Amino acid sequence: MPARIDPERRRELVVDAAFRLVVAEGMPGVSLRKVAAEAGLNIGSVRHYFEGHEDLLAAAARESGERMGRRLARHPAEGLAGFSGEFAVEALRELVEQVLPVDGERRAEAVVVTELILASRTRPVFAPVAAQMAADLHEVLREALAVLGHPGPDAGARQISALVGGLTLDAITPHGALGPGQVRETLEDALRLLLGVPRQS
Amino acid sequence: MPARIDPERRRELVVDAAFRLVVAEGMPGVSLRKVAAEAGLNIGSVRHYFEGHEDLLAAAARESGERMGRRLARHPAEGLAGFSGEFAVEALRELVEQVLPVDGERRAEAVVVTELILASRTRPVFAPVAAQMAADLHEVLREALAVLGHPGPDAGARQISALVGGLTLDAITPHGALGPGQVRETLEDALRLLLGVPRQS
DNA sequence: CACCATTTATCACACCCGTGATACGTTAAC
DNA sequence: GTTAACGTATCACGGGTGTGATAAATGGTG
Repeated sequence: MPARIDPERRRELVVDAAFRLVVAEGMPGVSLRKVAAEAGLNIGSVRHYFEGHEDLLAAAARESGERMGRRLARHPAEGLAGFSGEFAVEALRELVEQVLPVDGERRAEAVVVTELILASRTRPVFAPVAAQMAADLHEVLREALAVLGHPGPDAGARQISALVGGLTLDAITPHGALGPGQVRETLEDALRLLLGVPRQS
Repeated sequence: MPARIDPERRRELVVDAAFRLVVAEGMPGVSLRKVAAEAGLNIGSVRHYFEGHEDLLAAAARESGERMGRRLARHPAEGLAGFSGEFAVEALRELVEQVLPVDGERRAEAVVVTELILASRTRPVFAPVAAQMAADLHEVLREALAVLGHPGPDAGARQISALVGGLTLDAITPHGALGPGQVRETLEDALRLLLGVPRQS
């Protein structure tokens, strides 16, 4: 059966299985045996591509961070140049929604990222990735606000970052009360306030 | 040795030990054996006061929710009546800071609450408490904004709720970049925007 | 075909977990 | 003093985990 498999593909397949487990059972649900079962592999195979448990988690964290980086890079801050008023709000909203759980795919990624961030509090493996993701988000937001001519883009970026974290936490949790619609709405309200663009009535 | 112990005191002692473990190792670190050791008791004693693992977690969650409720009840919304401008911002800030990790005690409680909320995504035991806490916070904020004459207190409360969640998540995590000072500052900025009170320069 | 490296598959070990059952000592009431 | 309830302390079981070591099977290469 060892049909000259591409090791990178295999690793991706395993990491994806780990993601599914995080979504389904949370970070503690990610065990080597469960990951192997979820990926349709034997535990021996998984351990052939990953040194051990810690290594797998580190790889998954790295992948998660890269996905978030890719999402953020998709809408570079320079693209916001020249926008103002209603258009600025809309453009900024689209940027921020890249990392909010407004659809299935983004929801799954948001779950993984949030579990990772909280776990980074007690598991050193996750700390670097968590810090990098926070820094990346802050930087993108800061640049975007600067391009839009916002005074104090640093403080503004901190506000939006906090809002993103809170909205995500509320949306992925079964408080239930916060669906994608209300997430969008709350985000838009905050951005309007921040950019000084009154709501269109 | 069974010197007629007050069962309630014992249960509190055990739950406190569970809290310390959540802070130190996260939710998965709360095992019966570790809790017993942390409380300075034998596992048999712990199991004498709690049906089992699930029961202990439920009790801890309940206690956590009640503590948050007490914190919120300490500054009732009616106390904000008549405030406006700078005073309104200050009063609202004090209220919200009750549930933010701005000192050691509140930080520990915030850690427990956040771990609980995220865990509620996959553990039904926590769901009711998590939902209740979110509802309580929203209600207090809504009333406060209503008393302060804010138009759309519901939407405003959602914004502050999200901000609280995000600030907490960032502050208890070793992103490090967000100390109590910046938490206060970011909160104040957001409240000023929300209440329409420009920053005193 | 034979050979070797890669891949897959198992086994065994030690550890931690929750839980049921049970024994032991202490305390209070009768 | 006797008795019953309470609190404490252990034992054993089954299950899950990470990990080390090792065997088996396969595919390409010489």
